[in-house]
This record gives sequence, structure tokens and C-alpha cells, in this order.
Amino acid sequence: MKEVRVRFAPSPTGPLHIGGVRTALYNYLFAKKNGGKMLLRIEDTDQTRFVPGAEEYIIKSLDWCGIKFDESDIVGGPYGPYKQSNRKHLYKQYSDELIAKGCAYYAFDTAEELDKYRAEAEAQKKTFIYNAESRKNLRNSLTMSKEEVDALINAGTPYTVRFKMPENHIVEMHDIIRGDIKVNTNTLDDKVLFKSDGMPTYHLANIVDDHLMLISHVIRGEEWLPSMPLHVLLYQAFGWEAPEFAHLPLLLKPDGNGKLSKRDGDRLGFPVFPMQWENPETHEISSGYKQSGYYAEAFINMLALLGWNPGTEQEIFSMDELIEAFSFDHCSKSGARFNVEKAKWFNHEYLMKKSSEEVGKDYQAWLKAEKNIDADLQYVTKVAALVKDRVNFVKELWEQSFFFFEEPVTYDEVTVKKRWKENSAEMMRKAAEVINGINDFSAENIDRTLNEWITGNELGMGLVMNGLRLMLVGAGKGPHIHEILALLGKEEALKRIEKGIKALG
RNA sequence: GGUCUCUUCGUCUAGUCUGGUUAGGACGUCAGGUUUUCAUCCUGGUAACUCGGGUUCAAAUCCCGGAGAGACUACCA
Repeated sequence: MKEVRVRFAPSPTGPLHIGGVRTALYNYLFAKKNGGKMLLRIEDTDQTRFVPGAEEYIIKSLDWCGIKFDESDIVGGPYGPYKQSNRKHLYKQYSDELIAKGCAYYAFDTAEELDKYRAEAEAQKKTFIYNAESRKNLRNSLTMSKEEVDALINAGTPYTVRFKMPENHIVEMHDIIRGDIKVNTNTLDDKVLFKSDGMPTYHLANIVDDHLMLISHVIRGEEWLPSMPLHVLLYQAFGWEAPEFAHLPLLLKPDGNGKLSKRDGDRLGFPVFPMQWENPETHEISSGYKQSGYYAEAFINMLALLGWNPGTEQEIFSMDELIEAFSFDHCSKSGARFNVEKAKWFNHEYLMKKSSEEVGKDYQAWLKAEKNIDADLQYVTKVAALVKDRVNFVKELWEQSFFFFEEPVTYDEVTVKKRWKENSAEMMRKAAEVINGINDFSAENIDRTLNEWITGNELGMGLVMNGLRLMLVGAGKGPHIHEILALLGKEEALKRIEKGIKALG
């Protein structure tokens, strides 16, 4: 097998959404699995759709995901430049070559004229197609004399170059995921290859660049399947060997129908973008996985399993494990509906696997940023160790551990009603005495001492423990009492008990 | 409308090539257990082969036909 070379080729027309990230991921996994190269090519042939910051956003996002390129304008490479606007000068000769070979022709129809034809056809419930039939009646180099054409071009008349689609020819193609596909060229149209603004269209630039960059496998979304015949025909017209194709299933909306779009995210309460994006024009902010608290590893793991499976029951994969396991044999053909709950579960799994130190560090930063609390790292790490298994995200840690950072201000009404009995106050005074008497204030020792005291005096475990919880936490939740006591320290604990007794009486 | 693609639990999917499974797993959900609390966790349950024909002793799996869904249908990618 020849060297595997794949590319991810986004258009910088906005932020990359998770479908695009997955396409990049599968390209990356396939390349690495096969010891090949992965390159990034920016396809910015449409100058009217340029969005400032989009290219930088794409690069930063993929970097966060851990998808690294072997060749790009950033890291360099022997086939650059890797941005099509910087390759502009390359394309015209190929368009000329096709015309010389009789595979393409000049067309002088203006955009307005074509719009008019489409509107007229639509009025009769028909579709206007620029093809072998209609091109006979349109203004192009197939209907005009050479002199006429030369005169128009020399006069600077705008023109496009169109592919001359062969008539009644069956294009036989093979897709790695979908198998054999046949299409009759009569259903296809004469696509524009070269625009009147001097830029190639996607179709031309894509084929030329893939050829020049020695791409072996084209791995892209299913939305490209309809242009596959044109692309195959272009390779044939040039006399080039075509790469292999793999068209990936689409990512669908979690509700309703259709493919996932940029607007779905914040409408349904989950991000569609890897990282937060601010629209440079409207300054509207779209949320991102990173900012929502997802770990990149969890995000990638979740995305990898949307449309691919290992064939085993393993679900948690590191990037290296994904590379090892990846194969198109286990890619599905049908679109995958995105599921937020499962995404959260993945993050939960990764959060549990992380060390308390790591989670503690993130939580410490969160506390500073969100609550303006300067917490000691050692202390936060201990808190994280106690509660990290209970949440999906670092930001949810607060809900489970706020009482380690601030004393209770209110006491949960339902819990008070249920747990605070007539003799509770008296019991808490006694408990405070016992706690005050503990010298070795370790969780184990507190646990033992409290247990001995309660069982020895037949006081009722629930009465004492639930009462203490109310004093220390202000609610009926949290880790074991002895753990809370040990972390809070004797002084703080006693203070809270005293305060609680006063408050609840 | 036309062309192409797709179709297994609510969702992601295994199984289809090489017919014979109690159609498996995960998320969700429900129940139970653990826990002095809440959560986590553990155990169990729930729930699917798009429909109709055909071939066969036997069809999710092979064949034919319908239905539904999606993508594309720009001098956008």
C-alpha cells in the first residue's frame, strides 16, 4: 500500500462544529493507525464568505482536541502553501488543460441570466440544469465560434469555465464505507470549475490540491457524496489516479429531523462547537465544550463513538487506544443523533479517573474565578478526593462541597423538619463535648470515637449523625460526617455546631 | 420534483458478508441493594430487527417490492 496521506480541509467561514471535528478526528485516527501523514489545508476560495478569526479558531480547537497535523502552513511541509488563496496562481493552468482536452468549456452566461432561467423553470415546476441538453442553447464556447469566444475574452468579458459532463455515461465508483455506487452522468450538471473572479471553485481546487499533495484517502462528510462522480470524472479527465474515498455518516439533531446545525446547540442546551465562539459581527456568543467543562479526552472519546465502534464492548478510549482500534470496517453508514446525556457520562468517567490533585487544581482555579475564594491547594485536593466521583464537571463540585468553604447560612427546611427533633439541641451540645475531647482529629479516629460514644450510650446513630450534618452542612447531604469533621477541623466544627444550635433551638 | 445514501431498544450501537443468538453492550429510565444523609457505586428490570411478499426445515441476516428519513440539487464549501 502506498503511503497514507489524508487531509482535513475546512473553509474558514465560521467556527468548526462537532461534525467537522469528528471528520478531522477520523482522518487523524486513520492516518496515525496506518503510519501516514495528516495535513491541514484551508479552502478559502470563496472570498465573499471569509470570516475573520475562523481559521485561527479551527486551528486552536483542533489543537485543544489533541489532533495534530504533520503538514500545514503553521508546521510547514513540502507541498505548501496549504491555503488555497495562496495557491491561486496554480489553478488556471489546470482549467486551461481541461479546455484544451475538450473536457471543459468557457461559459459567458451571467449569474443574473442563470437566475432567470432557474426562476422560469421553477415556475413550470421544472428544474433548470446546465447540462448537455441546455448548454446547446446557452452562451458558451460550445455554441459560439472560436473567433467570437476569443473576442469576448480579449475584451475582458467575465466568464466561467464549466466541466463538460459526458452524455449518458455510467460512472462506477467505490466508497470504502458505502461500497459500489453507480450514477448516470445524464443526471449530473456542468459544474463551474473556474469562477469569473479568477478563483477556482471547490471542485477544481480540491482535486488539483489533493493530487498535488499526494492525498491517498479522501475522508469527508456524507454531504459530499453527490459530488463524488464529478470528482472521479475530473481525475479521469486529468489522467490522474484518484484517491480512495470514505464518506462519513452525518451528525443529526438530537430532536426532530435533519443534520446538526450551528443553531441547534444553544437552543437545546449543549454546545455544538469545540470551543466558545464569538461572532465577530454580532458579538453573539456560542458555547463550547471546553468552556462548558468538558475534558478534551472525554469530548474526543464521545465523538469517536458517534459513527464508529471498536467491535468490542470497550467504551473508554485514550487517543492512542483510538488510533490502535480505528478502522473503517466499523464505521456505520447511517447518521448518528447526538446525545447530551451520554456526553456527560463520558466526562464523568474521565473526571473519576483523574487524580485528586489534578481535579483539585482545576477546582481551585474555578473557586477563584467564580467565587473569589482563595483556597489552599492541599485543602481543595482533599475536598476533591471526597466528592469528585459525585459529579460530571468540575463546576458541579461546588454544589457538592460548598460547605467546606463557607459555613451554613440557612438550614434546609425539609431536612430540619425531618431530622431536627426535640432533643436534638441537647444532643448536639453533648456531641460538641465529645468532639472537643478528641485529640487525634483524623477521620478514622473521629469515626471510631463518635461510634463508640453513640453505641455505648445507646443514643441513636441517625439522631446524632443527621443532627451533626445539619449543623455542619446546613442540609441533608454530603460525605461521611467524620470526613467532613476531619477536613473542617475541630475549631470550625465546634463553631458551626454552636451556631446551629442557636439557629434551630 | 430529480439523483444518491440510509433504516436493529427513546439514543449510540453489536450481530447482516459466511441464515439457526433467550437479538448482546452502553446512555437514559424504573426497581432493589449499599450509605446515619445526599450523591456516587453495585445488582436487576425495561425496551428494538421500517412494512409486505418470496426463497428456506429455519430470515434481523438472502431476493423482490413498497414506506420513511437524510444529503445534494449555487460563479458556497
